[in-house]
Amino acid sequence: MPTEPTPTSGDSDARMWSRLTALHAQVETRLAAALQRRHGLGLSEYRALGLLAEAPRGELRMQDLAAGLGLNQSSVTRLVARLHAADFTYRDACPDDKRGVYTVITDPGRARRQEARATYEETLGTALDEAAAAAPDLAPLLDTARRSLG
Amino acid sequence: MPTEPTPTSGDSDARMWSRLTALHAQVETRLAAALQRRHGLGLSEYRALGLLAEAPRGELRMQDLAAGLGLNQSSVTRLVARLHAADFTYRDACPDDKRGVYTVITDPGRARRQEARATYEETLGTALDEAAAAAPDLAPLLDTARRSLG
DNA sequence: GGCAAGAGCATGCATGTACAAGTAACCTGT
DNA sequence: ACAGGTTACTTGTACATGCATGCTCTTGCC
Repeated sequence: MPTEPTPTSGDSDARMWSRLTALHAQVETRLAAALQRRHGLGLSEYRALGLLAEAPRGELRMQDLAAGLGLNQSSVTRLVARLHAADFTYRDACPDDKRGVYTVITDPGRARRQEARATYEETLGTALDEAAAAAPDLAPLLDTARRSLG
Repeated sequence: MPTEPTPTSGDSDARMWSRLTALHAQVETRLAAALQRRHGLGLSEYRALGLLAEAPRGELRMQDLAAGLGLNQSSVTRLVARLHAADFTYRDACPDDKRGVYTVITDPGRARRQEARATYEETLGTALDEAAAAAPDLAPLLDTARRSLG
């Protein structure tokens, strides 16, 4: 028999993942460009502000930020340094664990996040819609995503 | 009326996209680690080899690689330099356009790609399954993706 | 034919991220 | 109470990528 008479499931998954990755990269690039141009925020910075703004007391520890962002701890150290330099956050010591560091969002931080949020959501919506229009086979996927994850 | 009585669709899209991004990052990280550890290949390098291997005559121009990978043209210059240094590709001049450069995959390149392919597809499959198991609300999404994009 | 505009790729520089090692604080067992 | 191991974060370093620019070649227009 031939080595591979029918496409393997791995092949199928790979093609699927390739499409998903392309979609993801395209949308993320557009989001990053819009946020950077209109608000001077990087994508990770915007998401960090979002996590902080929605956290109780507006504060999170480094590791919680890292987990929420899917980033390395060292990346978060430098990310927080950028936020701090822009006065969007300040660092606060953990009272009961002197190793810990809370990053607390400031009022300017909340304000900037609120401004950027409109851009983010609007850009995301149009990017998704345009992607679906350009590649109609993406439509059912986005539909399912919106219903099951929205 | 209150400012936002019901969640806006932008909000919903944002939550959905956040989940999708987390899934994507998680799976890509696992793929990258597996390819790097077991075959000494980066993710972009693996995908470039895949594009080249499936292209007619096993060759592509820089800009076609860039488009297929979703990367910058300058990134592709350096990516191809890495592939070339590993003898996975060689550079060939474009006969009818002396500005153009073809990147051609070599036999070692094809061989390495074939080896890595098994790792890639296996890792991808298990990563997707585990993600679905860890977060059951991801299951319908993956199901739709596999059916409509596989 | 020659010149300006543009295409295709390379290079300098900046940035964001990961990995590894370092430092300080906490915890556990004895 | 203290020694060794662990946790939380920071810092040094390396690298892949993007943007702006430069160089070579092509194309179109006069």
